[in-house]
Amino acid sequence: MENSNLELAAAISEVGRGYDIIKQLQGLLQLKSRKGQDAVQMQELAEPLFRDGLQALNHALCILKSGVSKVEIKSENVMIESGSPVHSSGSVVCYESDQRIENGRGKKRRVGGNSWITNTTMPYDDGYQWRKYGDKKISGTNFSRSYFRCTYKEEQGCQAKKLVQQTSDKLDMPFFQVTYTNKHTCSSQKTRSPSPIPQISTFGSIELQDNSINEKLHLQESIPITPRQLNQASCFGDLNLRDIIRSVSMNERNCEWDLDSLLRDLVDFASYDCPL
DNA sequence: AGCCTTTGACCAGCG
DNA sequence: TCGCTGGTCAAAGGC
Repeated sequence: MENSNLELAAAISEVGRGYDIIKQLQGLLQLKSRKGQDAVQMQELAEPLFRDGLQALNHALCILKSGVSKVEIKSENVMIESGSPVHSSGSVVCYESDQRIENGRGKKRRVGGNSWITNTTMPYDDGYQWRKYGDKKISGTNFSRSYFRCTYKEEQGCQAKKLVQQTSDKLDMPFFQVTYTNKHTCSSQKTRSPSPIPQISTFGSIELQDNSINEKLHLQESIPITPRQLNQASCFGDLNLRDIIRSVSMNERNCEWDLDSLLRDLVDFASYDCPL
């Protein structure tokens, strides 16, 4: 009972943080419309806010649906088992120690350190710089698995790793499972240069860039959908909060973003009674 | 020149 | 113990 109260307090705190960040974004966008800030400047300012806001809301969902107060589970030698997550927040699945992940042939994989999994329509920009160190065709699947480690592993000893596995090739919405292992201990967040060509780890910034880049990367415009639809989908593990922002930023780019309706939709999203 | 991805080889865990 | 598989290493080449 005491734990529930603590978890609720933690969730409220995270939602409050998300609210504050959205208000900052609102101010930023109003500034943009008044002063005509250019897209690159806008992107640089908005990206960290988007990221922090998503993180706060993801944490809150994780807490509310599971009772676990942190997305990251502290443990050594985490084992992950498909189908038995401790909980799911729609976009984030958290695992405790002694869990395993199973491949298509029944083999179980041990993952060292703190691990958590997100499902996404693209291996989005998480604000960190990654270096790809491997790529493996996984038996029983049609897709290869890509292995990334933090760019600052040598310099700063950061042990963070990321594993990207495409799980669906639906033309309108390819789907990826992203497994993170170990927390970042480096200070790499948002230190990349504002290159117009996104790297593999920077898909999340594509929305504000030109269409030709999207075409080169075979990325597709997401269909604008309401937060209610998104939350329903999120509850069934089909979409995540980042997709909301993606959808929102698409509309914003097309000059269709109405701040009042966005805030109304976010309130609607937050109050929707998830069937799970 | 430096950093990146690609890719084949190697190693360790698991059945 | 052995074979299969996933995870990592490191050389090579590209940008």
